[in-house]
Amino acid sequence: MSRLHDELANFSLRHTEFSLLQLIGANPGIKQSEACRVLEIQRANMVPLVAGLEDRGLLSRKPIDGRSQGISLTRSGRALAKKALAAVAAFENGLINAIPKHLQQHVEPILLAIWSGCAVDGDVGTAASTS
Amino acid sequence: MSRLHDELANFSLRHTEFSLLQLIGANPGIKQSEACRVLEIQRANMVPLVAGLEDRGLLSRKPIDGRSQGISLTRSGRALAKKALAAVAAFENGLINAIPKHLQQHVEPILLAIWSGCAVDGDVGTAASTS
DNA sequence: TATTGTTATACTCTATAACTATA
DNA sequence: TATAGTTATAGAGTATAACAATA
Repeated sequence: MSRLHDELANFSLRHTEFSLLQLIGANPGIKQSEACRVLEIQRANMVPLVAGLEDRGLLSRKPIDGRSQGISLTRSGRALAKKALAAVAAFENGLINAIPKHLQQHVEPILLAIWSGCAVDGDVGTAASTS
Repeated sequence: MSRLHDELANFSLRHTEFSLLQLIGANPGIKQSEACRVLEIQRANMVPLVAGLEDRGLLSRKPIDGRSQGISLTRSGRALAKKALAAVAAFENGLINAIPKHLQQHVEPILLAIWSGCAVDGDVGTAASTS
């Protein structure tokens, strides 16, 4: 987590901001409240998060109805989200490559087994595709 | 991490406090500054940590020389450290048991490979036995 | 001069309560 | 009445700077 934090710092992103950008990128127009539920972030904490990314020109808000607002990535938001995702993917590949070849195939099944064991109560799912 | 946090909350311990208790238990009389280096905690942040555990009667301090103090677990500190460790071990066993039997043997080699890949720069080691 | 413990301080993350306005 | 967004606030976790006492 510490090294991932450093990777994201290269893009001036905290890990929560990264997650939010990826979620919005995969779900343009998503409501703040939906993003809160998916990422398990309190509504109150989403406000400065979205405001910060908006101030940086990475996302924009458009009213859906009188109380809801849909958030989408701007052009530069999409560009940053793409670059950051590539960096995170490279980081993860580095981790995988540190594992002996014959064990690499077992990583995903093991992680999925632990994950499903953990998700007994809350259950979040893959979080990327919220229709 | 979230579930482990909840496990430790049953003993009114934060995960940093748990780690410190285990470290002291394995290294009675360790200096605060040594504990800081092993656990990678700032000296300034160790002060309220140790004070809190001392106020709860879990550890005691004895002067080594004019400026250093050795910290050790009290009787109740050892008892709590033991119970908390058992709970954490049980928690970890639960995670392992969620993994299909034929994959369980690969978990430790995979984790060690990732760990040694991560420890390229800082390197902390097992942190339990600091001679 | 370097180390140990300490104080003060600040920033981030997270959590709760309460408010406004809308559905 | 429930929901969406907001504000204020409080508690942890963590970081730096500075200080006194000691090695």
